[in-house]
Amino acid sequence: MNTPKRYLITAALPYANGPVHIGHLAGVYVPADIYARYLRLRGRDVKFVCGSDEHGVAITIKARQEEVSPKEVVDKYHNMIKQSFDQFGITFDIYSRTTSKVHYETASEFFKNLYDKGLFVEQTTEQFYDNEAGQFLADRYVSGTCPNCHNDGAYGDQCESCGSSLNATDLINPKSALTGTKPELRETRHWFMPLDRYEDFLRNWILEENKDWKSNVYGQCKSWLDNGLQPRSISRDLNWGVPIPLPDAEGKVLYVWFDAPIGYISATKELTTDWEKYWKDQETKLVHFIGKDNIVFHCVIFPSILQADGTYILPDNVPANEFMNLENDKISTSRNWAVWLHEYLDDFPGKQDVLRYVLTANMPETKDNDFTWKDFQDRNNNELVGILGNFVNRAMVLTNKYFDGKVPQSGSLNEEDQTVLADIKQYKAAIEDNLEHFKFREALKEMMNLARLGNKYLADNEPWKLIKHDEQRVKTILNISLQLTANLAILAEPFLPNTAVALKEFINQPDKKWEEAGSGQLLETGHELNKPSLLFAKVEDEEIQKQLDKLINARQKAEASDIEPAKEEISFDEFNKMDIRVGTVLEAEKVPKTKKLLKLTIHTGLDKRTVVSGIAEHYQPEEMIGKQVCILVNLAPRKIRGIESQGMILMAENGEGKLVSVVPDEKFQEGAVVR
RNA sequence: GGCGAGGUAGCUCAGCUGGUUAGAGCGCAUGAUUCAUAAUCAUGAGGCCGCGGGUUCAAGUCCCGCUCUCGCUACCA
Repeated sequence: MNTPKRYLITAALPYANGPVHIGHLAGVYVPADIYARYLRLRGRDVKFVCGSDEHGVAITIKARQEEVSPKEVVDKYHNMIKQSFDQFGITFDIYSRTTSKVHYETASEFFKNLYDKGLFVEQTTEQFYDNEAGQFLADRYVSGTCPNCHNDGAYGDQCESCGSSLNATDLINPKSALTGTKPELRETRHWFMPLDRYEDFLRNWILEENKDWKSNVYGQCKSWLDNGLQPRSISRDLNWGVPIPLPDAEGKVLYVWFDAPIGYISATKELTTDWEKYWKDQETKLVHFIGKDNIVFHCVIFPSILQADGTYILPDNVPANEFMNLENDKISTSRNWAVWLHEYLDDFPGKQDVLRYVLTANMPETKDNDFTWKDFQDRNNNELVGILGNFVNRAMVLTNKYFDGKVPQSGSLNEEDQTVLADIKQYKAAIEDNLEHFKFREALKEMMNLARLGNKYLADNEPWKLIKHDEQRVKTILNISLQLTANLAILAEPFLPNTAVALKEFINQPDKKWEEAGSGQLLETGHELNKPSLLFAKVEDEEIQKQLDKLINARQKAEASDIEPAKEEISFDEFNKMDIRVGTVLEAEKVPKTKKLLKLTIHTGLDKRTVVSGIAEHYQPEEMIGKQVCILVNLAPRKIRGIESQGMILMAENGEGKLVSVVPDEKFQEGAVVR
């Protein structure tokens, strides 16, 4: 493979509705930063761009909840994220945002350009518009009378009474679910990206030309392509986002997935007037670092957009990672099960490298991985302190003790000395090879092997014994140990940048290039070293316990506040409309070809009837048989998977979506009324 | 259910186009050692390579079926 002339590295834009956590770091930002630092050290031309993704419905909802403007929401998180990345040492050349002026211009131009070339499919439909709320209504937000069965409570997408699927415009007496007012019909236009037209191109480009992509990425793409691509809408009726740059398109913005990836381009534009070299020259290598949830956008959709434009290059690789779990449980923002970067930085000041190390060593490169605080402690104490910190300290302390902190002169080299020096070269080559292929875990391991080698070398040669009768030999041993340390100062930098700075300070040698590593002559004889301090401190049990307690507390708090808000008050009459009875399950079986559905036959006291219920993930069919339940018997029947469901079983649901049946306290007569 | 990715030592993972006694780090056991933050070094124990078939002189590695985990997707009055 030829060395590319220049690199453009992108890291997924964090969504500005919350702070960044270790899952984001392990999946995207740490590997991207290691890669970027490594390439810079090698003197390559690199631009590393990122920024906040600040549009989309989720942000408008969050803003409404917190009773602030969307702009205030994104300002808050953008600044927070930017600052924590900065403190953590992620070396973006620019961290921009999709609300920047340049981005608005870039994204509009991009749209306009494709629009002018006639590459979008335009569709005008009539949709209901709520004047009071000032927005278009999705079908399910409209209710009215069903044109088929004249049931009053039909929704815009479906009538639950007769089961027929509807368009909102079919309803008689439509009402807005938001305000209860009568919506008016307005024409609305939307633009679609006809992805199906790019299938051949994508098939060839990914499946033929990029067989070397990671298997998880390649497989996902193949899956999408084999299932056939559909046109995707790139516009939305919303007032928060990049406006569609066309006349009569008020209230329409670019849909986030069109908007966000273009943010990479905008950020590059803001960074340099030379931006076109990085986006349009075939000799640039473009690499997207993302998490697995983003594969389709970066491998299928964005490349189609770039291809449609025709002047842009395509990504050379998309090394998506899987997910990081936390203490055997999925990281979850809503359940507050996460280690937040800004909190880590507060709790462990000066320990950026420790987190970088642990996240790299456990990076979810091939499958989901688990972060535990115990592992964090073990890796810090055993590997960073015990192996790396310890070796450096030994070499430095011995030199200070015997040779007054000056690099001693090496004598003739024996076989072992030569092997060690040759190994340094080999490890360097292995680190490079692994980094070039996005194998960060392995690369880190090779770097640590260098320190292991040093410890072994010292243990085998025992300079503290030799000093009594063979000073010349000790000089050689320590010279080599120090050369090894100097190599570590260079080779550790992509992974542990702060440690590398400290090491360079110890050996009093600030500026060495990556290419110089592998040499046994980095330090000249007589070169004066500085006094070392400890590179890493032990992490005590109490600190770990504190973090574990913090996690549990945070989750409990989140769960407590996660309780659904109270619904509107209703009258007794309204309540009384519901006919809930005690029933007994007679038969239960799984609905074939579904994951969640059970078909139940229930004795209600009034009759025996069939109910289809989405509980199969919580109850086995056999444990339902004979069980008593509460059943809403006067609910309009509805066909589910071809089976008519005549009622609904009452279930309690918690914040995690777990279901528990609501049953009478003791065995009770079927048909008994619940009220 | 469909599709994708995984299932290899107690834990986290390597094992490329099939080839001698299946590897690494951590953990564990034993020993050595004291320059070093009781750190380090050596040795060792520990694996029906998810299960069952098949192809082959030869399979963790290829093919078929099954099973479990994760993700996307459909179903969730």
